[in-house]
Amino acid sequence: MTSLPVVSCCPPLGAPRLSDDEVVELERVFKALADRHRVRILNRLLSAGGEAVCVCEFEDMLGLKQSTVSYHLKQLLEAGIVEREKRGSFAYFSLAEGALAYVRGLLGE
Amino acid sequence: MTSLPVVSCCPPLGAPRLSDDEVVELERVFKALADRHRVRILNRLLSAGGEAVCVCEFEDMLGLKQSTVSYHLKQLLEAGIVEREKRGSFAYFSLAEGALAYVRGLLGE
DNA sequence: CTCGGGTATCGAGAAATTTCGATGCGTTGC
DNA sequence: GCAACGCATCGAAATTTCTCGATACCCGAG
Repeated sequence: MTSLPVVSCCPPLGAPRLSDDEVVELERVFKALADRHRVRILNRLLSAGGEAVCVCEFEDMLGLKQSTVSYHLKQLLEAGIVEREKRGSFAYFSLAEGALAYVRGLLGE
Repeated sequence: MTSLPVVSCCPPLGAPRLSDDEVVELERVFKALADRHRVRILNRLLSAGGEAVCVCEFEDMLGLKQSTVSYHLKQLLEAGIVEREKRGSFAYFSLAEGALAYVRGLLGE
């Protein structure tokens, strides 16, 4: 899967008329947010204030199996909303710089 | 289906810790946006500058059957993003006041 | 190098979403 | 009244997403 230039600007929803590519890009980003477990993950990352959070913590928090947590993190990763960092054999995740601001930008103003 | 208090404030993604209800509400709103046809509908409504748009126009624009268009409009309606208005036997849709600002509010700041 | 723990990926089943045709409902016009 | 039109709703089929167990991968410890 292609990694997204998250902070690159902006096919905003309010543009005169969106191209097919822009529509698909918007769909992609919103799809990544459209799941309760992923919303919880983002909430956790936001309240971490930019600190990276270990995968094992999400596993406890969500009550899902490890492979399922990995699946959700991949969704967020491929949407460019989240970044992965390895520390030893552990994986830590954090919000991508400006990712949420980017999404806000998509929604107009 | 319950109609949503769209403009009522705000279980923001960045809140210390979201309740179950807040998580589900966020999921609901993002799910409503997470489809290319619905993105196009919103784009059309936004470029209409607050004017209501007839259902028949979406039918042409999306290249979908009438019942499918109706389905997508219902998704947006139930998420509180869009409003319906009858004019004779026609149905017109427009953006709900402040709906997109509300979604932006969910995303932090 | 080998072992063990933490993650990622794969394949398959379960669940949710999307699509359409058929049908029903309400309004317009005859 | 009746016929035609626009839209909503109702199944049912097709597609997509989510979930899990099994397995592969990678890294640090010994």
